Amino acid sequence: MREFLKTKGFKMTPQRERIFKAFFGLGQHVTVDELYAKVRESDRSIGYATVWRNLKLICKVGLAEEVNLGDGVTRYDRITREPHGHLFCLGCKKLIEFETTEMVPGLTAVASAQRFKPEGFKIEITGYCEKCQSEHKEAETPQAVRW
Amino acid sequence: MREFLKTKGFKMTPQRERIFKAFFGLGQHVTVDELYAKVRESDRSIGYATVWRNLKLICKVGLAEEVNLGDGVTRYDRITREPHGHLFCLGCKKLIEFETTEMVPGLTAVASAQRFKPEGFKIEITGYCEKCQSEHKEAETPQAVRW
DNA sequence: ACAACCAATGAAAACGATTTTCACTTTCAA
DNA sequence: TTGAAAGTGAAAATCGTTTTCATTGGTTGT
Ligand SMILES: [Mn+2]
Ligand SMILES: [Mn+2]
Ligand SMILES: [Zn+2]
Ligand SMILES: [Zn+2]
Repeated sequence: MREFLKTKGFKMTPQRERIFKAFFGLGQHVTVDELYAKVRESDRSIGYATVWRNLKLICKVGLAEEVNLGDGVTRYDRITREPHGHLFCLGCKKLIEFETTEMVPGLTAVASAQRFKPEGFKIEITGYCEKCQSEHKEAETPQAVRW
Repeated sequence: MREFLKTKGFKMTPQRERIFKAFFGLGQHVTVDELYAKVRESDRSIGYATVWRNLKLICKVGLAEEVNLGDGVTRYDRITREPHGHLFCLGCKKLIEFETTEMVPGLTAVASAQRFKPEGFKIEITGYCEKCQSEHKEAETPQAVRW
């Protein structure tokens, strides 16, 4: 880990080590607040900005990526061997992952058809998980209107 | 328009009419600031909050939806007859749309396999458009490392 | 071991888009 | 016409994110 960072041009510090370990110890889709809370369990002196900066660093060195679900909070997701999409529950905010390996070639084709150089693909399904469906009132499907 | 809103339980006002007209007059992917600026061209007295609230209303009645690309600004996109995805240029922030009709059945299947009730699908490709590719320095592809 | 350089840290402040508050006005159904 | 409810505008509040700045400490070369 120290070696890896060195090759990328970054230093190792005690705080950084704690933060990295805690990040990979937590599951997927970690928020700054969650990681900050976790790290503080073992070291009360680590600052929020340091956690934030190291989360950014983890992304910069290619070990994670930001996930934005539109709920105003950025999550940090470990990069997985296979690309995946997310089912995002609007009720409880739970995230379920699903494989998207077979969709990528199609998307790559779309991109190249536009001379677009893709850096990342995002496939998300928002809705309600099984648990939250009962509590969710059905909004009537609106028809497209024009005036 | 007035009738449509009435059936939804909302009132019509001069400001609302201007805002709705301006929204549908602008293209796709409108930001609050853009719409605010547009509306102010014809009426300097309309407030920012009113524009914002009406954009939310347009979504609530099912005529548009929020689009979050992770650049910190919410865009409002008219709902189209066919579902579509976005190519989002990280350089110039340009958005290119593409048809996703044929991907939806697959995603629906994924959702139902998880007993998940889908409300919306989001398919995005981030990267660099043709114009921005030259200016963009290539970041070396990082290999997944574990420690 | 020491020095020097510069990245990293922590607290606090700044930022900026979004959302709410509040006093006042307007719409619309009865 | 009139009252209740919804809508408006300015301003302030929110809140996650990002930056600033003084200080600490890791790394490298001597
Ligand atoms: Mn994930
Ligand atoms: Mn669109
Ligand atoms: Zn749920
Ligand atoms: Zn571009």
